[in-house]
Amino acid sequence: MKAVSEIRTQQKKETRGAKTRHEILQAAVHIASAEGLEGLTIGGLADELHMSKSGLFAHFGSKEELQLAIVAKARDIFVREVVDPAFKSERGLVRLLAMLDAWLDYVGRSVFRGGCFFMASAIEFDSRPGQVRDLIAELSRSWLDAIENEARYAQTLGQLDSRVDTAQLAFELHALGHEANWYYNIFQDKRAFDHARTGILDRLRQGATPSLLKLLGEKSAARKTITKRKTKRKESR
Amino acid sequence: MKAVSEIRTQQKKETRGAKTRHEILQAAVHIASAEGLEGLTIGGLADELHMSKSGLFAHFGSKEELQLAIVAKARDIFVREVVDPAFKSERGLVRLLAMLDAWLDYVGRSVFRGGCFFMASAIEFDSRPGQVRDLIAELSRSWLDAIENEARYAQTLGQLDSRVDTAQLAFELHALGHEANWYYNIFQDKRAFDHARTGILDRLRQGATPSLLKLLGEKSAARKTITKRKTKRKESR
DNA sequence: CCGTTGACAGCACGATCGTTCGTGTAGTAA
DNA sequence: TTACTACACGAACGATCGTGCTGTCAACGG
Repeated sequence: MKAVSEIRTQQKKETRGAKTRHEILQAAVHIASAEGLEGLTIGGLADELHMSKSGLFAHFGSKEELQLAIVAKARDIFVREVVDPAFKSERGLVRLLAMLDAWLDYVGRSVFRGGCFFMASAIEFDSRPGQVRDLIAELSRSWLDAIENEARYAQTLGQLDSRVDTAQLAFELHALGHEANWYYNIFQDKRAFDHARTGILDRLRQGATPSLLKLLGEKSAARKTITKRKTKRKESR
Repeated sequence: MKAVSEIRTQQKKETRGAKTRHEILQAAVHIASAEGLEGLTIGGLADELHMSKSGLFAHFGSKEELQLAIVAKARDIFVREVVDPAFKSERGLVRLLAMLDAWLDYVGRSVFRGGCFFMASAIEFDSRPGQVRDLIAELSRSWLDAIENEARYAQTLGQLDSRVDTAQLAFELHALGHEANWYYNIFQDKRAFDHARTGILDRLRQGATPSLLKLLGEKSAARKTITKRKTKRKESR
């Protein structure tokens, strides 16, 4: 069991413990997304990683600490998989679309076994006061705000009618993303994403300025390709 | 041949045990909506009802049976609180609006402690195969279909443009309801319902025929009152 | 080369999990 | 009365929960 990697681990200072910790969280985050943060068990997690309960437990001081670490890890993954790619697009409408697209893509690729981690854990903890709930609420708020902010920025660029209520728009776009996650995971039906993408483009077209319409012209051409692709594997998974 | 009296007494006997069973489920359904169907504990439930674990357990034969009974009970409540009231309205656009309104109202009144029972349990069980999951999926499908059916009926009445994709419309309306539930429960913010109602009316206006616009004229007048009322207690709960 | 330290295992704890079983009791049927 | 049934209870099962305490072994600084 004690691997050859002993030599390699000398490279970094805090390696051994931190590496294990990362491995624990990597596994934990996926189990938690499927079984829930409360349903996740320290014993079960230890078994999956071929370690002892106590050895694993020592890395965190309590189950709540473990849960907080898991949520933080999930945020990192979300940032890596959704936020970072989308933020490579130029600001404004283009980035807003990229964000929503990356979000749907992350749900569709099942980056987490149980669908979008934050939707699941938000619902699990919404009537369970404590630090975990607060952290989840904060992160959920951030994502919602990020959507609204980008919509507002698109307004300053003249891509979106300035009379559009961006809070309302963000609510609706976010709703479509959530519904896609819910629909896909309970019905195992990829058409969820077609519906969501259709709805998103529709929402944006409503607040269109000429400048936006030009942008959407390109985008809807791109969308047709996507829709066609999805239609082929309609019943999958 | 069984005598009539025998049947009657049998019914009476059923009534006694059945009454307890109903009381159990009544309490169980609320706990489950907050703690989850898996988080619900037979011992805890028994304590709350001041009965013994074994006495309670005897009414079901396993935890899964209890969970199935809870879901069925939740459906009954949903029908009583949402479906029945809405189905008093005349068919078509009016009933569709009544359904969505009753749904939002049921969420806002916290008929279940943990928000909409079916959204929570769908997400809890979506990666947990078994009878419970199947039942939840079936009931979720029913509600979604009911929305779509009513939209289609509104088309036959000429209230909704016949070119509207009713599956898409149902997806979006359902998404707004779900988002309201999610938003309200994680942020404790009643503005969720304003956003949802605004979105719903907007969605319907998009597919409007002259006949629909006439109907919406009345409805949006009614809505202003609601919105004003809600605004006053914006920060509540 | 020795001593300190950090990462883990082993073991055990009290509590609680779902479940089983034998028993008591109240109410009905004969 | 007697016999039977529906219903609820208490005790106990093995398993597993989260959480401590103690020991061990490898790595590292002096």
